[in-house]
Amino acid sequence: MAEMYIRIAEEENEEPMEIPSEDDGTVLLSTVAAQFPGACGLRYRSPVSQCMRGVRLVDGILHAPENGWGNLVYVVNYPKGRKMDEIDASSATKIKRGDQKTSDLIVLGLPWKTSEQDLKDYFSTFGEVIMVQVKRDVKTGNSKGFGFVRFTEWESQGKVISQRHMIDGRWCDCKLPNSKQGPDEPMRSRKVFVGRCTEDMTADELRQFFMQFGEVTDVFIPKPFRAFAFVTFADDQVAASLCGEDLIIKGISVHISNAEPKHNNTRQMMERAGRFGNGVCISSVFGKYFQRDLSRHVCLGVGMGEKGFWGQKK
DNA sequence: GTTGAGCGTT
Repeated sequence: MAEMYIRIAEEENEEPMEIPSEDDGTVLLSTVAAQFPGACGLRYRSPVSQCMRGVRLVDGILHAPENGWGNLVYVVNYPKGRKMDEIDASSATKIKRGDQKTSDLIVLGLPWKTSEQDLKDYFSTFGEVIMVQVKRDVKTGNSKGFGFVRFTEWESQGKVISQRHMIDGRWCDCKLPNSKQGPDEPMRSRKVFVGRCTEDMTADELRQFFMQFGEVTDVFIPKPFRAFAFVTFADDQVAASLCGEDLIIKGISVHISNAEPKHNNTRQMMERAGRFGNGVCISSVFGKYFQRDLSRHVCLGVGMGEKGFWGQKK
């Protein structure tokens, strides 16, 4: 499909603007947002049902309806809270969503040979699966014998948790992961921490993805790769609303939390105090993040880097 | 090239 233009307007009866599609017929949310800042999606009125329909949005890419974009006028969606100012309304939807929202489930006891496709095939018998992962040794690629799965339907999740599973000849258990227990403390920052990133996620892709929630002002990915990123929004309420969520980017479940985590970890507290378990002291004049980086360096130097996770060991 | 309770590279 060649590049074409689709018609987009702020409101249904307003003068539309023509926006270019990509070569494959999709439209980037960023292209829309370039003309309609803060846009998070598109909708249109179905000529058949006369109802408003949402345009499918996956990882920042808008996909044409079944019969193509056609000559319809698409209407811009903005993040909730921008139009709906009442706190009651937003907190009501939050509670409603939070109640039956599915979580990643940990799958324990997997056979070493079980692949992600195997997991998907097995769990699809319980309902639509939106994410599967087998945790592997980074170096060897061998399975660690556990993984994660997420369903779209709450009912599927309930059924799966309530029973044992025979997968490739072994009994496996599915549970809510420990990392999921206990709610995150509230936050007043415009910046969120995005954990469990993979190395192939680019800053551009993260921006594309997160702009569906609100205007993104910055994306920071530490180099070398550290499996996390920081995303800053224009609006701190958007950041706060995402805190504690597990979002799926390119099939991977990433975890959103406070950009500046609470001091509840002994290691972190000692680092902050400038003292290490092995007695090495450093000055506390460094900034928090730099200090954390420095601590990694020091730790590697005194023999705590045996696993070589950070690629320093030769 | 091994293994079998656990918890996802701040």
